[in-house]
Amino acid sequence: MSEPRKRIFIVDDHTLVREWLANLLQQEPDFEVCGQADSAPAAVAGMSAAPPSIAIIDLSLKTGSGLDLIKDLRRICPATQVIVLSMHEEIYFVERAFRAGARGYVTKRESTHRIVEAIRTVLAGQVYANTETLAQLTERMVGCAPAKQPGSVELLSDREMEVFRRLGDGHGTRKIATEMGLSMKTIQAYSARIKGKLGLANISELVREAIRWTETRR
Amino acid sequence: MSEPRKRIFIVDDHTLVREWLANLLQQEPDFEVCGQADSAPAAVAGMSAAPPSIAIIDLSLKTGSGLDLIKDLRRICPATQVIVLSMHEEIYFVERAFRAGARGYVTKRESTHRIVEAIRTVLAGQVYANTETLAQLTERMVGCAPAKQPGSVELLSDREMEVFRRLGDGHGTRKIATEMGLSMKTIQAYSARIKGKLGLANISELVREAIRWTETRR
DNA sequence: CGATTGCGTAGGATATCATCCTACAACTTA
DNA sequence: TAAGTTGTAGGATGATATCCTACGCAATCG
Repeated sequence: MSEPRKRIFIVDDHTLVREWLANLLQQEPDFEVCGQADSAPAAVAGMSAAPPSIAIIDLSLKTGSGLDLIKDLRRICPATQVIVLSMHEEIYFVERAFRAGARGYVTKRESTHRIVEAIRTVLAGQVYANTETLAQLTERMVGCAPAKQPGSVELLSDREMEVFRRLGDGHGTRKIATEMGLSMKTIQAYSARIKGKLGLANISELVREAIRWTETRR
Repeated sequence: MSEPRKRIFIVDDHTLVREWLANLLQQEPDFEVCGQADSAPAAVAGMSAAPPSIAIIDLSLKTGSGLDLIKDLRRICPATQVIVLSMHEEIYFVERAFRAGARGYVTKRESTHRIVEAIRTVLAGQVYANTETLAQLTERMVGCAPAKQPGSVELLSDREMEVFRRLGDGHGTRKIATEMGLSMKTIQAYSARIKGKLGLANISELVREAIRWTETRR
């Protein structure tokens, strides 16, 4: 009698990706696709009864957030290891995925055998991502030392938070400076510190993050 | 001697999708995948020598614009029929695709057999899209006074839309210019026009709107 | 059919910003 | 008490944003 097959669950809202993945993985003798879902709720429903070994999750779900799904899964079925399959290559997304608890990250631009590779690597207890990505990640960790809850909005001081909020309202540096009765330089200094704390590379990312944050609490 | 197989060319920057499609189509006895590309220039290069019967094109290419590619193809190989395979379900994109000269539109959310269906339909000389989409399209043609309200993304030209979308992905001016192979000045000019059409005061607001727009359709 | 308008593309000049450094006092915390 | 955090900001120097202008081409309007 052989080893039981490793059970894999697929979450992606592109039917074609699911179909192809399922097909591909089913061909591996030791893998078994035990379910699929196209939304976060459906994924939780499908996995909580019988947790799979691996969950392959797309970050950009139409219904619900892939990141939140990952966090939820860590609670619901801690034994399940998550591999992210995303269309985003920006380190920004990779970092968030890993922080949320993913163990692997593969891009849709990469060849499919990468997924199989990722699954085997993660099953073997290691994390997986392509070399450049790993290097980039390492670099940012080296860059900032603090190991508290890095990248969290909680780290921001009151003033920084204030600026962050206003950025999320779509205001520019000058406007914020005026509103708060401070020098632009001060706002810029805050922006720099916020970027540091949240691990963002430039203003574009800062603004995007601020807007997202603002949007999600409304 | 049997009929020659219908030659199909695939353009998508997600390797995963290309592999899947190629595999799927190759299994049809009368289809033959004659080439693939992950960017607009590569697609033109690959198709101009020996025009295929069908080109399957993703709208959101990283390098170059899918819409432009369709327009170019109409000139370069008029005999080739274009089917769009997009992740966008919004009618804006569908409409633009058909106007650019596409004959079919399939979403990545739809099941894979739809593509085969689309190819056969288009080869038979008809246009293809799912029923709801066709109905929506019809409706806007019928409601001939297309309530193009000021301040709506519908006002944006194809290029402007492209820039808007990329802004919503959090990309900056320089990056977008590079991706689209244009001068920064051009992107700035587009940004200015978009701001005008949408009634936005400055880049901060533009970016916020673009991100919101992007977020809400995911 | 000429005139006007929209679109894609981009250069120039200037005003504004973003970034990188540095600084410093008040306060917190190890 | 030395070291780190926070609030505040100046200087220098790239990088961007804004405002204008322009030009070919295609479509649409009289």
